[in-house]
Amino acid sequence: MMIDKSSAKPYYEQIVLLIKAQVLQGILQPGERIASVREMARQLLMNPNTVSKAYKMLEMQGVIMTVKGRGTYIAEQQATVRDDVKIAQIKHKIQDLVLEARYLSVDKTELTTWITEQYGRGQVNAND
Amino acid sequence: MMIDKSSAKPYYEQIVLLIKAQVLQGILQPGERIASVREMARQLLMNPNTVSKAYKMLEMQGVIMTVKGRGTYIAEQQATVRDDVKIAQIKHKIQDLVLEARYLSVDKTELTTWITEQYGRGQVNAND
DNA sequence: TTGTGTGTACTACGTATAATAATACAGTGT
DNA sequence: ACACTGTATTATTATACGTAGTACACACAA
Repeated sequence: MMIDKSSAKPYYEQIVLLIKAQVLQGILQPGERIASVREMARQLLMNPNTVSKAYKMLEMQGVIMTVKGRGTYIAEQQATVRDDVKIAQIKHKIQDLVLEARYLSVDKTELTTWITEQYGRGQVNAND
Repeated sequence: MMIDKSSAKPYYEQIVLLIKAQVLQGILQPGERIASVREMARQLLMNPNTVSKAYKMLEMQGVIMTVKGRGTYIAEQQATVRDDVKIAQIKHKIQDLVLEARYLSVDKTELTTWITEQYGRGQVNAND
């Protein structure tokens, strides 16, 4: 877990993405306990409120579960229902991404390769 | 030219992306004059300062050229030199994009299809 | 020359977001 | 009782965004 202080992304958002990535890669397993708000804040050298905000968002997204007085745990990952609104948002991001790529002389093949690399990371169904 | 007031993207950034997209699609040709700062502000119902900020960034990126007292024009589009820093930024955006896509059950094939659609827009070399 | 339009620069103001700081409260388990 | 947990609240600081108003130097046509 490392936070990029120079990133334009806010700290809490970086935490959200890190946790989600680790869940997707199987590094964090459902039922597993993660660091408490205060402990995580100590590790990342930041304010507990910021970590709390990240956990709050992760719980809203169903990635984690919080139990009062006990701690925070990775939730059972449910099959996501396709959300048309979010799909539209992704398509919009792709629009900006391709625009930027083309201005950098990155062709479709190269971009697709990088996409494939990212899909390679993380086991969809671990069987070992 | 339409600005999305409800978008999380700042106005000036939306203008930058719109102009760049239109240049890439050939809608705006090199040498062609675009609306002045004040005229564009009137059309988009926003402050001239915001448009000026967008034009400033577009000029830094070599997309447009400004001539004092005369106006603003589309620059000759130069063959971009590959910028390793910007390439790394794109790869990082892809990382976030794929993460989000996988949480929405969007598989690699579907994502690649959308990418291809975006590359389809805009003529690389118009020959008519 | 006068007038209009151009890019540019500057200050000021209001608003929203992000992050920190310091408390406080209720629940859990030893 | 004690220490830890998540959660909520208020306050403060810093930054970004957008608007508003003003000003200056340049280009060009009447």
